[in-house]
Amino acid sequence: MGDEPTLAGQPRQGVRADAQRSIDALLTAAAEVFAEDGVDAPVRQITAKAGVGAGTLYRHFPQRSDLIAAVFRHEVDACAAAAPTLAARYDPLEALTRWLQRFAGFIATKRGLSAALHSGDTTYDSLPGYFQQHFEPALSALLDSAAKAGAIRSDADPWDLLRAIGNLAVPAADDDSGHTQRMIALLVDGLRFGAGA
Amino acid sequence: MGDEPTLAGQPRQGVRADAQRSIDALLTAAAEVFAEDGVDAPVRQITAKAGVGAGTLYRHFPQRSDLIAAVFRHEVDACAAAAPTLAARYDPLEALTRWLQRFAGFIATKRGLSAALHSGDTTYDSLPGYFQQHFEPALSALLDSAAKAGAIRSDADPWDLLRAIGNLAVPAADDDSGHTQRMIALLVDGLRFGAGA
DNA sequence: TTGCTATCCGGAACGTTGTTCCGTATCGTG
DNA sequence: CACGATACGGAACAACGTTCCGGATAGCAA
Repeated sequence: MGDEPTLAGQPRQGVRADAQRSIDALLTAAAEVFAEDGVDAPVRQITAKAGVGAGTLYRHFPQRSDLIAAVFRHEVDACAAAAPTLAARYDPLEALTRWLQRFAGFIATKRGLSAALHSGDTTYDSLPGYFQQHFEPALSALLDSAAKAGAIRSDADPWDLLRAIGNLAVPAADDDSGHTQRMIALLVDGLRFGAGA
Repeated sequence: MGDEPTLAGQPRQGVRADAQRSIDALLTAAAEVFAEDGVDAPVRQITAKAGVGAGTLYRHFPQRSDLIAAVFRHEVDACAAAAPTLAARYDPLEALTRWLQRFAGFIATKRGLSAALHSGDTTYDSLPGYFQQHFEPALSALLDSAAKAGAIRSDADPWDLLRAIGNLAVPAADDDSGHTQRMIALLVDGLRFGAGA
């Protein structure tokens, strides 16, 4: 209470340099730990990897859910930002494929988050909207480019694709071994199939 | 290890009377606590309500998941067994409606179980099969009776209905207040609508 | 009924977790 | 360079799941 919410990403005015270092280290470490052991991983594991004390974590993220939400937004930003970068470097179809794989990698690090989202914690309320708001335009642009280039059909719905891959990438047991990537390739092939029509 | 799995329900040969009492008390208490606070509720809360020590719980249910699975099977049995009872007491349509409400009540007590099922704990592996194996025939019989009586259409798929109600009854926030019941009534009305055809 | 033994019970004790607290170290500024 | 505000680290606390064991009890045999 009284503590203004700590925003992830770009440094804020008035934040001391060492504080910003701690925040960055925590976000990086938390992202790695969440990817490895899910969002229920012990806090001490995060603080150890970040090389900070427990007090430092709770100073910047008063509740555990604040850290999770911050990491989530951080990664959503990074993933969405990859879309224009890929579009500039590769041809439209290649950029689309690579970004979908990138997106699948993002989803794969979200073990346990689905449950957290339905836990009723109001800190998470804004996350689904944030998710759609950033990813749908990113994918939409990639799809448009590929369609304009004649590489894929033009009636693909971005949000449909995001949900489909979201469901593909998250559920499986630990023996994935390329399954998700193959399924994405198949989806893209499906998009290419209708290119002529 | 070496401890044979403790079966819920009917007493086994060779179990001492006091042990059976403890098992019953634990299953009853756990069912209430799970319904109230979800499957993640503290173990001490269960032992306290059962009037039993912690050691007693772990003697009969070596892992937490064993207790959850036992309660689950226990309640599946009870819910499935209600079908023929209702069928004998009420007319086919009334029996069907009442059982679906009963089933929704069962689902409503399963907060957190969905997440547990996807946790990879092998103790839970048999539960989905157990679920379908007991509920599908129970509902199927009720549907057939109602269809034969001309009260509802005859092409309803039991498993479809179970899944639909399963999804209806579980997700909402805490402000349900009869929503599930209204939706079930609506579903039954839908079944009645096609009765003539 | 009485006594014996395998079994079971209760709750204290252990290790791990999330979270709080505070003495100390550091940053930014005059 | 010195000072106040801020942030740091890790010890300390509470709550959790789980283990352990001395004492109690049920079931059986005589």
